[in-house]
Amino acid sequence: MATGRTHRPATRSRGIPEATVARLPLYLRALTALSERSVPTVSSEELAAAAGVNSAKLRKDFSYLGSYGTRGVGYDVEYLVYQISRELGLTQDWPVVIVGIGNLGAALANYGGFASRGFRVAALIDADPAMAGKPVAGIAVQHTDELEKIITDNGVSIGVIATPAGAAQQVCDRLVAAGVTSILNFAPTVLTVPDGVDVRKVDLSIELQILAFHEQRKAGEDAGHDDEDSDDARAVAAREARRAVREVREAAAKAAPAADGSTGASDRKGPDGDVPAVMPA
Amino acid sequence: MATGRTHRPATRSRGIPEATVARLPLYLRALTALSERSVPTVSSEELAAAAGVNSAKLRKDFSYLGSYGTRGVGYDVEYLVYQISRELGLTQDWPVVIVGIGNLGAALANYGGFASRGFRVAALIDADPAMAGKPVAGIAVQHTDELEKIITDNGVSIGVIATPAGAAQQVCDRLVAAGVTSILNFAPTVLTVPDGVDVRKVDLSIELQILAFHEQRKAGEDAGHDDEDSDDARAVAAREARRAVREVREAAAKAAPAADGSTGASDRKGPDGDVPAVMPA
DNA sequence: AGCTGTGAAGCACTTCACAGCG
DNA sequence: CGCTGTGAAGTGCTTCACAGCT
Repeated sequence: MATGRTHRPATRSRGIPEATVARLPLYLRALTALSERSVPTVSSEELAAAAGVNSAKLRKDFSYLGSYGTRGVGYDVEYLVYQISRELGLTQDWPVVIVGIGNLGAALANYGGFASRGFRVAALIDADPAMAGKPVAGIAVQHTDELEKIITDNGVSIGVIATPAGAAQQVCDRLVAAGVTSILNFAPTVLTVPDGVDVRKVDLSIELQILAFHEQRKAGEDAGHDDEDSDDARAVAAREARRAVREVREAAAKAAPAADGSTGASDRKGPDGDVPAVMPA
Repeated sequence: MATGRTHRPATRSRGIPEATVARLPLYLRALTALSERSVPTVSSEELAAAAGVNSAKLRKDFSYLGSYGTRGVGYDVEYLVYQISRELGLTQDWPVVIVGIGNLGAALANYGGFASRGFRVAALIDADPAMAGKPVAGIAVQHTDELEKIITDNGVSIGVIATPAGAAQQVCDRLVAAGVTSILNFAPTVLTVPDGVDVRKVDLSIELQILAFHEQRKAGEDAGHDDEDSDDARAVAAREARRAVREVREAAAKAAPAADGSTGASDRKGPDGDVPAVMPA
């Protein structure tokens, strides 16, 4: 999930399961909230509820960090906050740069959650010369030319890419060449990085598409076919459809002479592609 | 992963593995790019490379949809685009509302990827009366009072929450009551929803924290201890540390009389909490 | 008596490797 | 002969259920 390609082949990275790491920030947030309300201890049950997971999972997760609870009582909130922060590496502060100060980049720069957990926005970088010097979230935007110098001078190892898709790989390459080893990518592209560099991707439209899938399925349940096992029904239907499908396809192949770019729509309207040409059912 | 709590207990939702569904949008994007370059067919190997996965996984994923390839040749790009779009429910268009038009909400409204794949921004909603009527991304912002009416009139079933954390649950409840059954949540809170409602969460600071964890680990590898199995070493260390840890903790418990809110920092600086109070090592 | 910590069982996804079709 | 489609093996995560502290 992390590295764009050739992700470390299960080498030395044992220790804490990736799935657990992904939940630690969740626990941390819940614990911080409890801490602010001066709650001294929590049971796995309570904390799990606050974090939106089940308690067995939470206890298992914590067991990878060590035995930080007290049997018969629960977990000391303050202490656990510290332990998780330390495990996540949030007791040091990480300078990050944000590249691409469009709508999204600005939103990120203004996002309180960054500053609040060991992250410090070291610089905002944009390719547009007109942006240079403008303050966003109280920080003056710098031009891309300065990228390498900024990385080096500030010892930045984490970069956030919020550029259009077309610029992302190039920015990524420059970040990596300058010494960045972790990248959070908001551009809708697959980034290729050398071994040892981590990439995490956040993709707004993908999340929506996944929701649409489930939404569609819900609608289908209420409407058409009644209660039969949609399990096998689905598989069978798919298999049965192959023949028919192949026929349709051949017909379509003859009818549609392979789209060329001449629809005149491939301008520059956004980071994403256009509406896919859809074939007739 | 989806529902905030009590996620459907493996009822009727068999058919396509969730992991596969999550990758379909990725394939779709890669295919769309190929389609725009008028590439007629791809092999699983090529497409997998473009999508950043391995080819066996891709073929397995496609096998859940049916047999849409041609042995010895590969997949017909246009045809596959259509099939995946259909499977994801993108051949119909989904009206969505975005609630909370701050920096992030505006960024989302302007995001090209929404409109480009079957999603249509039906309305932008904000609680600030001063925002009402202002155009963002060409759409006039409406006040929260109108929420229920907007949902109903437009037949909206997908909602995006980009409000501060404090308002999220309340907004969520109203959306659900009005008929929304899928929610994309950008606020850093765990949302509780009734059964049958899907929630997906995108959390910027969590992604960064996960990166920080790996980053820290990289640094640790180069520096301190040499090549020994950090696998067992870690477990042993953790276990050994328990005694010591417990002592420290008791000492700390006596020293620090449980934090109250009096650090004067819990103002209203962002949607997230503040820096967690950290105990001495 | 209560709640944590954890082996063991169960489940889901990934990867392998090859039969089978075009 | 090449590439898909897929059983079977492998891996990692989740859930169960209870032993063991406090």
